[in-house]
Amino acid sequence: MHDRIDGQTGYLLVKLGGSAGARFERALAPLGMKGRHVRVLEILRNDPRSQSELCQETGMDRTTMVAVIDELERLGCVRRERSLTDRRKHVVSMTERGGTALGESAVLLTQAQDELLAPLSAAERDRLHALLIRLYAQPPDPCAPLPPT
Amino acid sequence: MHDRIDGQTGYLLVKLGGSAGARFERALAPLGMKGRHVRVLEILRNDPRSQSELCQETGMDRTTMVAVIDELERLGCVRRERSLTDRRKHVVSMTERGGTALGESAVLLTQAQDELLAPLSAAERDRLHALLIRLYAQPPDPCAPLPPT
DNA sequence: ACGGACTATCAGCAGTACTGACGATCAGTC
DNA sequence: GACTGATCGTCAGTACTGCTGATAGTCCGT
Repeated sequence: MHDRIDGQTGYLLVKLGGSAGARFERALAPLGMKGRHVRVLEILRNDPRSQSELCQETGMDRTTMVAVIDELERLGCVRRERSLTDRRKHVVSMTERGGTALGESAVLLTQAQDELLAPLSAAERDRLHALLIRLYAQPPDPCAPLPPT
Repeated sequence: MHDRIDGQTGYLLVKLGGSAGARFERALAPLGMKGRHVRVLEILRNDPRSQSELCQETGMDRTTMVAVIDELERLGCVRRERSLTDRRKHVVSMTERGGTALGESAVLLTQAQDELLAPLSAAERDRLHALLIRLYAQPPDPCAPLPPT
């Protein structure tokens, strides 16, 4: 009965993750951003960071990060300046415009999430959240080629 | 508190889906297959299909399907023959070797899934499964550019 | 002052999924 | 039977993605 991969928990996770991801990307489209941009902005919300720090915290590749910062800069959400203390580094800081964009993205994403979770009651959502947290906390196995961010 | 995207249910779903997908792909590597090959084999388990039927049922692109069938044929898991009733079609049918490969893949995938769900008790897994099913049953919104298979 | 390490950047590569075009075949119409 | 339009599988070329490797600039310890 349960030997078909289709319909198994793991498969459902993959499928739902994929469609959820697509949903979020679509939700952000009006801002001209993708998920990674938001994630970077979120990190920058409080303190500026160097690009390599951003890479570490997001798991993104350094070359990808260059492009993401480029785009955020072009949107006026972020400023890139040479560090005064270490002139190798670029200090990336969020602009005011970046802050409002981050706020807008939060609205859009929350809305998309609500659509996604629509079939569940509030209590069920909490239960789901708790279960996912448990899974997420699991130490990922060592040689895992993580999916691109 | 909950306004950070990080740690929200939707985000967790995306992240877990991604790492679960990677896990499954890795699990199938010893067979020289990816998830899509297994999915095709699974459909062929009972009855042969034409390639376009396989496309319909999997959502894969027709050109991608050509490659997948090519690879499955090269592995000896599948046979491609001109249909006698409609000579435009290729009837794709699973070989015996394909059957055993499908069995092996089921073992590997189940194992990977067990690792993935390790942090949860059996009861919790059932609850998670039930919740995911509810979400999965949700009619996907109309203009959804579904993620590649 | 010098060798080694780190930072950001760029060009080029590999993988993926798709678009468009094509030959072969079918079904329906005249 | 010939013609038209549609379908099936295939392939070449395109667009996009994320990464590898190389490079210039900069720092730090000796």
